[in-house]
Order: sequence, then structure tokens, then C-alpha cells
Amino acid sequence: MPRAGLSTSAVVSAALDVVDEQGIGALTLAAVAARTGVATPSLYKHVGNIAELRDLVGVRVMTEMAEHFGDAVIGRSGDDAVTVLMHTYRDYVREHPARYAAMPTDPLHDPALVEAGTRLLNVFVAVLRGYGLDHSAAIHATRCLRAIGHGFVSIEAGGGFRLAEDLDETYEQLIRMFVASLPHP
Amino acid sequence: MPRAGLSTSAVVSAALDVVDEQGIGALTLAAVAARTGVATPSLYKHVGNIAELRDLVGVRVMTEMAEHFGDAVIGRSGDDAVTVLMHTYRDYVREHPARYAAMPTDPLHDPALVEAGTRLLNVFVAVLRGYGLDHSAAIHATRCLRAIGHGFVSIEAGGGFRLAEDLDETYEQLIRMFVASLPHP
DNA sequence: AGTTCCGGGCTACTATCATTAGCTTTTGGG
DNA sequence: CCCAAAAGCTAATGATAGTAGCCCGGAACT
Repeated sequence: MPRAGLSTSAVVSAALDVVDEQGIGALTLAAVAARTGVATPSLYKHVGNIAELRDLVGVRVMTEMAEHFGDAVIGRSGDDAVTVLMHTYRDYVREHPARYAAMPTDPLHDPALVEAGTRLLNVFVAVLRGYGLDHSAAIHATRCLRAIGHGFVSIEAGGGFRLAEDLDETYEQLIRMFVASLPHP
Repeated sequence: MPRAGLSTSAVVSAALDVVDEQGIGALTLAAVAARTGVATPSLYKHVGNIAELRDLVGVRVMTEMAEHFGDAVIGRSGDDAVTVLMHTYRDYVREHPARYAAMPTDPLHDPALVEAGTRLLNVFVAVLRGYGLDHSAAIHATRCLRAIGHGFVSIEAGGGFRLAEDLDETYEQLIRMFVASLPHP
């Protein structure tokens, strides 16, 4: 019988499929093995253990987000860039809620995780370039933007906003609130 | 030999201790059983299964937060109430990061969860009373406040802000940003 | 073409955990 | 004092992570 022809990358892709289809809680080596048509122990040839697989999934998701967001804001600047970044962020999470939940919430121990996280962070930093913020102010503003985006988007993805009121409007209001706090010439 | 004298509430308390000491990932029936000095299957006399135990822990945490936050803002109003609520929120999560992570992030299926969630939400609603917001505006503002608080606090608890810049200042800035968006006479 | 050898996949096994079944015993109310 | 319900226990099952060690497919090299 022919081989499955797996690789670490293929295993991570299968893991992402499992996450997308059945949620982060269903990400087990058994599920990934079933999906790749291989016995569970065979996966250990490609990933060290399940914690490492989760890290690799996290890296993949963060890298994907960084690229996607970067593409969206390229060629834009100022309020336009901020607004587009936030909308792209929200749209991504609505399309892939489970994937977003697969991002690590604890300190990034693995260097690869740090690297991917930095790339993602840099999109937020870049979008605030051009407002003339000094080093310290830029850091605070970046943190605010992250907090606002992550807060809204994670509550929304978890079904945390339960009233009928239009969510688009709430999000616009948040963005306006942030933009208004930035210096404008 | 005497009985352990457990109860559902005592089991939940032990579960909270496990969470506080070893993190949400260590919350297993085995760990709770060890801590209460009982065999694992005995716990089923008090909780239906581990998913129910997690829900009960979530309810306990949300109830505790609602009470704690409510106490903090009582007798206050306006910007003062908002500011105190946000600081109390942040302080709570810094003191009990694992407990905060034990709050459910998915839709609140259990009615008890909904009830506790509503009590917690009501503190946020209450703090915005007095700004003269109409029904719809109050909902949007409440959502913004939740998003800002949850976003910052969960990133901080996860060690997500890694630069040396003062976090207190970032948080103040976020609060100011929100307060500035509210109508002031 | 034949041979080698390494890596990828497999089976078998262990340990931990959730959960069920069914037995024993404490204990509080008649 | 008795007895039934509640609370605990042991034993067993099934899922999952992880380890050890075997085997074979196929590329590389004569």
C-alpha cells in the first residue's frame, strides 16, 4: 500500500481543518490522524507532541492573519488604514471563529510563536505610523487598538453580544472612538 | 471512617482552588477528587459530568465578579463609576488570572450561566446610567465598555503586552478614550 | 538492475482521565 | 432501633497521549 506522504505542514493543515470543522476542543491527535488516514502514533514522526501541534497551529493562524491584514492595509494610511485593518480583523474572525480561538492566549514560549506574533503586531504598528506619535505614544496607541479589536471580536465570536442591536454600528463606534483619540492635523 | 461531607458547592470551591493553583488546563475530575480526599467517581454524586463542573465554575466566577464590581461602584456615578469599574475589573483579573480564563467563551447554554452573565452585564449597564443615553445608545456604549475591558485585561493576563512601557498608562488612556466618547453636560 | 539504508508508517503497550455499574455504609428521620 | 436515601467505594470500559520497537517503500548509489 502506498504511503500517506505526510509532512509537518500537512499535519498542521489537517489540524486546521479539524479546528475549522469541529472547534478547537476537537483538536486531538486522534482526529488529525483519522483525517490524514494514518494511525495516531505515526503523527509523532512529524510533530513532537500535541502541545507542539497546538503551537504550530497558532503560528499558522497568526502568520495567515498577518499576511491577510497586511494585504488589506497596503497602500493605505491614516484613518483609512486603521478602519480597514479593524474591519478586516473582524471579518477574518467571523469567517474563522474557531481558528481565532486556536491562537495561544498564554505567553509565547516558542520562538516561532514570538516571530509570528511580532509579524502580526507589526501590522498594527504600521497602521499607526504617520500620525506623528513618538515612540512611547505609538506603543500605547498600538496596545489600545489591539485591545479594542481583540475585545470586540472575541466577544462577538463567542456569541457574547446577545441583544438585537446592530453590531456593525457598535464596532463603528469603537473605531471612531479610537480614531478620535489620535492626533489629527 | 467518616464521610467527606461534600456538596456541589464544595466541589465547585475545590475546582476553583485547582484552577487558581494550576491553571484552567489542570481542571480535571481527578484533580478535584484528590483535593477533596475522595475517589473520582464519588464526584458524580454532586456534579453531572466535567462539562457541568466547568459551567458551575463559570457561574461562580461570574457571580463573584458581579458582586465584587457591584460593591466597588455602589454610591458612585458618571466618570467616577466608569473609572472605578474598569480598575476593579483589571485588578480582579490580575489577582485571579486563571479564574478569569475559566469564564466560558462560548454561548451561554445553561440558564444559570445566562443568569450570572446577566448580573455581571448589569453592572456595566448601571455604570452608564446617568449619561442620558437612550436605549440603543446605552447598548452600544455597554458593548464598547465590555470590549475595551475584556480586550485589555485578557491580553494583559495572557502576557500579551511585552514591551516595557507602563501598562497603567495604556489602560488610563483607554478609559479616557471611552469616557470622552460619552455625552457630558 | 541490484543493494543499501533511512525515514515514515504500523502494531503493541502503558498511563491518565471520564464515565458507568453496582455494592457498601453512613446517617438522619420515623 | 430501623431503614431508606444519600454518599462513598471498587471495578471495569473507552478515549486519548505518548513510547518502543518492527517493517517496508523508495530514493540513492553503485
